Amino acid sequence: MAAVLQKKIRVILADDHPVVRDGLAAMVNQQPDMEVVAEAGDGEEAIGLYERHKPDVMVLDLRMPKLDGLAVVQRVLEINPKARLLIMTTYDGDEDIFQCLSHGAKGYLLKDTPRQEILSAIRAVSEDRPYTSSTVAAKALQRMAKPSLTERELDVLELVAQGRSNKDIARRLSITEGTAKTHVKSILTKLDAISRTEAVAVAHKRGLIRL
Amino acid sequence: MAAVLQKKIRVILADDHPVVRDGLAAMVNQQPDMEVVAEAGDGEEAIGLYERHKPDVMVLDLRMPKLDGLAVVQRVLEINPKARLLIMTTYDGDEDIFQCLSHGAKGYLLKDTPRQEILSAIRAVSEDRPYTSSTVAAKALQRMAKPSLTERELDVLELVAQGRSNKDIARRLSITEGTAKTHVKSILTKLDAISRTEAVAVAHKRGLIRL
DNA sequence: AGCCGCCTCTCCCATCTGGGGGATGGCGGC
DNA sequence: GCCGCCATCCCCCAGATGGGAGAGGCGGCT
Repeated sequence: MAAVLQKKIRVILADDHPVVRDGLAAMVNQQPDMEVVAEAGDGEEAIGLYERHKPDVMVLDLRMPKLDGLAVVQRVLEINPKARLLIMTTYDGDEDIFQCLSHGAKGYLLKDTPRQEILSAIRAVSEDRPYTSSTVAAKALQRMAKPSLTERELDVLELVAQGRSNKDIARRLSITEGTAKTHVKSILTKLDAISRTEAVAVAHKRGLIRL
Repeated sequence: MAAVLQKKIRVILADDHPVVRDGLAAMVNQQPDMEVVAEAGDGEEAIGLYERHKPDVMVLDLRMPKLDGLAVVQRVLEINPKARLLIMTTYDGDEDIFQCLSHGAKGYLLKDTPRQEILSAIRAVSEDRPYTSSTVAAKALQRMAKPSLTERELDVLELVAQGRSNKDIARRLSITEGTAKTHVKSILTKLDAISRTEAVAVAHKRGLIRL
């Protein structure tokens, strides 16, 4: 019990739900070895607070107003490549997980994770050790075996998901209907779907698109 | 400051995210006029705890394991038609809102609601006064103007959302492909969509289907 | 009993969609 | 430079989809 002299782990929380921030803050501040130094309600705020406080760990929600969690990961790591970022979200699509981890987030947690595990994750990340549950890690690995969509295909996919016809998609992207069809066909192949509606279902499950 | 003698508002929290429960519990227990008497992590537990504790207010998440929030609303109100239930969720589709309120929930909150408003809502509901933000109320009203889907149409819609073909849907529901098409057509009409994929997009936005 | 909504099935037909090819120019990496 | 990936465009064609209209049976509500 001697060394409370040790520096506490300084944590920033970024989540657009006040309730979640409160819950996390309460949990963290109850621990003798960590403390919350700031809270952000959106992505821009998170970046600003990161620069101001240079915390040991920042816990990030994926879906936030203004700038989403992935964008925050990218920006913060540009500023400080050693930043320790822990994603905490409800979304378990393999694309989200893969993107965050491959862009340098140190951990990825789901919001239904038990208290103790959340705290363990924060401690692990603060020591620069990656933290990922086996389920989440498995998804990231799954994702690696799957073909990626190109930028253009993602543009098309988004419109497909809105229920647009090929003709409509072509008009909006200023390309031929034939070209739109080509993109759609390649999306179907990559997502291993038979119809556009199935493609949307698959894409949604994987976290390729946000509705 | 005299009367702390007044009975506190007894609250049960039901949410499958430990973090959210913690956050709410912390908020509620800090108030002099309310206290958390139990917490549930899924729908079944929520019903059991309701019967055991008969709280003044139960705060319910919509999407929970085993039994979702709407089902809990229905069961609890069968047990005690005067139960005071407050929905607290991230889903703002008009169907969810409409269903919960029309089944007798006293309030509907979104998780990004500020602390103070959450507490006001709990107080309002505890006094049997309905609580609904104007945005949420507006959606419930919007929904009333829209045609409802029949049971069968919802069955079909779910399969459509999974990307099934008419033929496949027919097989799974043991009906003719023609009948499946008829249902799909009527879904398209009711949802004001041109294609099945658009229908899925609309249905998802409205909260008619869960992916 | 009579009416109405729902589920079921049927037929027709224009259009969209998806699968199979193939071809071009551009752009970046090796 | 050459290669590979990407975006763009093109062809053909079978099958799925969506729009329109009708009709019988069944259960609930009046």
